[in-house]
Amino acid sequence: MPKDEKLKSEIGLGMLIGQVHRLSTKRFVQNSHKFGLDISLDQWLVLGPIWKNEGIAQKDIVEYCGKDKTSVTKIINTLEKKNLVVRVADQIDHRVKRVVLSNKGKELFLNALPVMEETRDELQSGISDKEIESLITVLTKVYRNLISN
Amino acid sequence: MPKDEKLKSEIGLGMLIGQVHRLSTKRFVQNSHKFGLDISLDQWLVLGPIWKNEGIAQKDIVEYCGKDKTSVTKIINTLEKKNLVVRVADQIDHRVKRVVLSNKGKELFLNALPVMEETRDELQSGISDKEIESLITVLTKVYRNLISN
DNA sequence: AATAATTAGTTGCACATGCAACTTTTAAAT
DNA sequence: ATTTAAAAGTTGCATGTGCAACTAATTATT
Repeated sequence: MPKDEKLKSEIGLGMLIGQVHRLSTKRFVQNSHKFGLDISLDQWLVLGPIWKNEGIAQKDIVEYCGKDKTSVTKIINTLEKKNLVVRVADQIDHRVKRVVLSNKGKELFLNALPVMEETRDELQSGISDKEIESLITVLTKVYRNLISN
Repeated sequence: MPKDEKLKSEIGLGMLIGQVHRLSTKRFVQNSHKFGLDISLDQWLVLGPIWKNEGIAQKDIVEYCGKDKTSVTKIINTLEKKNLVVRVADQIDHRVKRVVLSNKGKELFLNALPVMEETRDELQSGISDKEIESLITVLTKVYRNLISN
């Protein structure tokens, strides 16, 4: 009956990763509401590179956050609808669009930092730094297996 | 420039999990195509409990695979559209619907087993059993942090 | 027995993802 | 210089997810 027993017994790595992924994105949104904000984890992940690199091209956002370019297009659409960012056409290369944070976007990004921290703390609660480090190490190996076609 | 450097340097656990999740579901579908099949990882995950427990109620599928009940409803819709399963109303409790595999569904499930194996092998390639075990151990701890509200 | 509370499942909405096909613009090939 | 190829983004379609609100059926209350 306890939910995690079944999982532990017969479930593979893939399913475990899926669970953790879904639950953590969900938790992030819930925490953002607790802070009076309304932002998804994926929106946050796209906002990050724009914060760090004002006027970054979309293709570089794709590089940084590892998402598909169509996903990035659509997330930026959402961010633009929320008036958090603006797309600016590059004056030299007319193919590229540069993305800039609005004041509202900057404000939201800063306000969301504690959301990120709290979510991370909740995920890692009761788990030693060493364990987290080993988790990241092995997960990175899995990641490498997946990107090398 | 190599895609995983940026990731490794500045990216948190949450993003890494997201990457691995997305890439592995993608890989599963690609592998299913290589075997001449057309099934997603999530469809597979819902098919599993139905295979193991013929006539399982949807609420029990929810228990087994850890997905939201609305997600399960919609995945079963897809499976039914593909003629892989059938919903049968319970004769005693008229609220519950029991799900049964069709012959086509059984066949697909069996044919998809090698897809699962190949995908798992690709994920774990070059990673020791001990590392995988520790990965699962720590990830399970994270999972527990997330389900205990 | 009649009302209230639960439970199983569905639906609509908003968001995220991947794929294929597409436009526009730039770079390469010959 | 003209054609070809490649790059940056977008769009449409199908799938998956979460939330809130909903229906229908069962169980608890009183």
